[in-house]
Order: sequence, then structure tokens, then C-alpha cells
Amino acid sequence: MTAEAELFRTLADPTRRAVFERLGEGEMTVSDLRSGFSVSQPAISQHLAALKAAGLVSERRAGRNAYYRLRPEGLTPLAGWVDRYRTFWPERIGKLKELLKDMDQ
Amino acid sequence: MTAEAELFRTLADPTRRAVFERLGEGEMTVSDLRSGFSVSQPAISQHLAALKAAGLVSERRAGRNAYYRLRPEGLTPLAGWVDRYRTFWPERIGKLKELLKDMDQ
DNA sequence: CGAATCCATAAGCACGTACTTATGTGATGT
DNA sequence: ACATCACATAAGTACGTGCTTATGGATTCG
Repeated sequence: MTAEAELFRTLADPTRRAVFERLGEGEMTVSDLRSGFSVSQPAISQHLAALKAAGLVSERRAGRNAYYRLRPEGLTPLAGWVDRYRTFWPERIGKLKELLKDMDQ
Repeated sequence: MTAEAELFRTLADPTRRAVFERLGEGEMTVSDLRSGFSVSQPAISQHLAALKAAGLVSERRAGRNAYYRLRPEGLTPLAGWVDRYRTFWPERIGKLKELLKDMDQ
């Protein structure tokens, strides 16, 4: 499976995407995440496992706690996929792609 | 449902995403699309209906033919969602967001 | 007109998957 | 030591959805 495929599949679920978005606030434990969601703890753990497998999240163990942290670089393949279609967009926005290339030198 | 939600859900399916990508070659009828895919004609039609509902594709009827065309602007909400996380990326890439704003003036 | 083509919709099925409860494994606290 | 806490995994279930075949409506052709 390509990277975009896994990313699309992983982010397609609303709850899982919400978990990912929530981690934008910063590193958090599973318990921290649990509050604010109406699903069980195992459900959260399962979503985190999926996000981790997709490279969207990293894990750090400390005692009995598991801290999860956002890994925004994991979105790169997805951004790349979208960028392929910026080419078709209005000129002004399409230029972005070239700029990105320049900046990557 | 938010726009990103529908986009993620719509693009999560590999076949549907392949149909979308194929339309990158240009406007095409359902029959044109059918060749190269191992699924039935109704399946293609259903995928096109989903893509159209998500704003990723536009339709043009001509006689008994239905021409479908890419609507890359439909990806804008998705690009916007991804861009929210570019902020977290390495500085060099994060700059992109500001550039985009400038260009939008 | 009748047959063939293009496409959409209907109905039904098969499968993936997101959830639940139950349980196991370490780590922490008393 | 035992109980409790944090988390992961197992097993089972319910539901969404992507596929199929069957059919219908509209258009074009002979």
C-alpha cells in the first residue's frame, strides 16, 4: 500500500482524525485523550495504534503512562498528493509548488 | 459534516481515488473510465456520484454521454486542513503558509 | 420503429472495521 | 504483599459501504 493510501484510510475516520487534531495541543497520555471523547479507552488505544502505524503519531513510554505526540511530517505524502493537483489550480496558487522546490535546496 | 470530513471519506477508497486520478488526464466519459478498471460500470457510476457530491468532479451531459471533469478546487478544504499542520513542520517549510497569504492579496 | 448504446438507480450481498466488554501486563502506591 | 492504575490486546458484534446483477430511462442508429 502506498503512503497516501494508508494516510487517507487512517484519517478517514472522524474519531481518529479528532484524536489526531487533539494532539495538536501537545503531547498527551491516553487518559488525557480519553476525556472529551465519548468512546472507551480501548477505542482510543486502537486509534492511536492506527495513527502510529501510519506515522502520524509517536509514542514515548514513561512508567505506566504512554505519551503520544503529533508527527506532522507524517502528513508529507498526503500534502504531496494534494500538491500534484495544485498544478491544475489557478496560476497564482500553482506557483507554490515551484517555490517549495526552491526552498528545499 | 465538514468539508474535510467528506473529502477524507470520499478519497479513502482506493478505486474511487484511482478514478479521480485518472480524470487528471482530462475530461472523460463513464465508458472511457471503465476501460482500465476491473470493476463494473455501475461501480464507476457510483464512484463518480460520490466524487461529484464531494465537489471533486463536475458532470456535463451530451446526448447519451456523461462527461466527467476534474475539479481540483474541490481539494481546497483538504489542502487547508493539511496546511494547519505545516505550522508544526520544520521552519523552512512552515514559511510556506505565510507566502501563500502574501500571494493571496 | 426497433435494436443497441450510455448511463443511472435499485436491491442484495460480502466484507472491512470501529466499537464494545473482558482480560492481561506492567508500574505505582499503601 | 496486595490493590490500584494506565494501557494494550482479544474476541465478538453491529453497521457502513463497495461490489455485484438486474433493470429502467434516455439517446442514437439502422
